[in-house]
Amino acid sequence: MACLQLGAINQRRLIRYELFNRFCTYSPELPDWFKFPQGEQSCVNSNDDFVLPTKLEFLEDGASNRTHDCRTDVRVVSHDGKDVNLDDISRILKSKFTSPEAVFVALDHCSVKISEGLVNTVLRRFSNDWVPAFGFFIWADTQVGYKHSSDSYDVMVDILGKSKQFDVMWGLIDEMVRLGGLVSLTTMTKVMRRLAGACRWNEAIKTFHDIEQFGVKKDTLAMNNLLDTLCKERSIKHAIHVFLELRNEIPPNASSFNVIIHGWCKARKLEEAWQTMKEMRKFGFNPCVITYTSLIEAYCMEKDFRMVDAILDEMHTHGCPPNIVTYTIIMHALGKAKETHEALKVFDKMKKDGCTPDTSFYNSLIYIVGRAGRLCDANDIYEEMCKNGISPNVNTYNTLISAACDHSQEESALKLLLKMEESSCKPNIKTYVPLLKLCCKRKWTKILLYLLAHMFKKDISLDLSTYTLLVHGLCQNGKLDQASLFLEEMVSKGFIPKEHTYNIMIRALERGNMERAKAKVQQLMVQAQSMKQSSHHFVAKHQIG
DNA sequence: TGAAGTTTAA
Repeated sequence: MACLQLGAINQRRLIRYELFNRFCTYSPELPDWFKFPQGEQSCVNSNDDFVLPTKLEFLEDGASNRTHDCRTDVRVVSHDGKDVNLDDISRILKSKFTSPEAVFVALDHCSVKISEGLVNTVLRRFSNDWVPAFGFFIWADTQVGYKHSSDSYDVMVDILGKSKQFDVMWGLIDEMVRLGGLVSLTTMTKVMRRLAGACRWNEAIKTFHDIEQFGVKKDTLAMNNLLDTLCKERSIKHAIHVFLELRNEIPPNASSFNVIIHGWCKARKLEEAWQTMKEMRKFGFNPCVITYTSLIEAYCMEKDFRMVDAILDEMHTHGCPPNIVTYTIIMHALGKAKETHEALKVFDKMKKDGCTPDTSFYNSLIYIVGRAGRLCDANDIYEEMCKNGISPNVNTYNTLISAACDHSQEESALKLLLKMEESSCKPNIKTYVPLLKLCCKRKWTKILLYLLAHMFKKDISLDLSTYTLLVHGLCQNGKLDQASLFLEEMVSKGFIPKEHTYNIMIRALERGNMERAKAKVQQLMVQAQSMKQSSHHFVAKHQIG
């Protein structure tokens, strides 16, 4: 059976190889400032991650070592000094598995020294790909001398919840309870958040009511987590219901009220927000900066800046001065409302209050200025914050990159990615989104593929919206082969393409009279629907521990 | 990600 599997993998490998070659030959408009490696060798010796990957990097698809040649062997040595085992395992996990069980089988012959760091990195890399993640997770636990930490369990629970594999997730939780000492409030909060995120609000609430069964205290903190989840996942209604119901059983604190007020504000129900604030006082809690700031944010959304000023006055008279968060919100809202000048005046007002800017404030400032097309100013602000000892973070770079992309400064956008590496700032998925969009728009296939490989190296896993972006973008530019490849890949990871995505793909294929490809896509959609149901019985069969 | 703010749309 193992042989059969390998045969299939090699065949896929071949198909991929052909496609990749075709992509490479027709990407005409590659900008000449972008340095490409001259031969395959040039990417081997470099400490610079910023070279195009070899062809083989994209072909690495299977568990087989038989096709290894000297070039693949070089890849096993990682540039960033990470455990070599990590790359080996990743390569195996990248094959398309239909169940965690198959992953388990594929890993069976490996003998690798497992560590918590390795586990967590693999989970991060495959955090949007629950089948390999879970197969690996179970396999790792069976390795001699290794037991998962409670943190790793929590990460796994979160991955399953994110991919809506709730049956599997509950199976894992049961296992954690059985093993003892593994379930914490963090675990159960993740469960509640993921349930609420999938619009299963009642199940989230039920989880809270049953929380003591899992050995977690049913206290104010746990309640606040539930309330916050319900508000953030857009159901203030459920939050209020729970709040009123639980009030006598569990004493609320000031945070409970702030969570609810914030919920009302986000839902733009200002009357109710003020009402809750009154009740907060009745309960003996004074509104604080957070309370007022939530309200200010709501008025900013309404662009009611006079009301914003009124609240600011009220804050001062109540001896509760605004802080950097408050000012950031106001400045950002003014900037978004195209009142750039007013926005910049906030800076002065802030200084008068003795409030010093922090990273988020500068990020916001960069965003506003960048949006107005003042990229040089954006750069100056970046320099200024560095000089003032406020260190830029991922969001700073993401904002700068996004602004550069929006204004067709692709060279500086890619250079910023380099700068991030230099300052060892770890990119996240949002770093790449504007760059990927740009590549689609400009038909830069090589750079696109390069970026995707780069993302993988940085343990960033593609999510539904990124796949959607790629399919849309590539269809728009007639790169239908690649678009369908990504569609296939997303389905294989258990994502169900949106109807809109499907329509775009089909229409594009029809325009190109590509009947065969169209049939393939239609079949893929059927497969996507049926994948939803499968693979649910794994945990029951495979006991961990 | 999580008691408030910063990257997000034709």
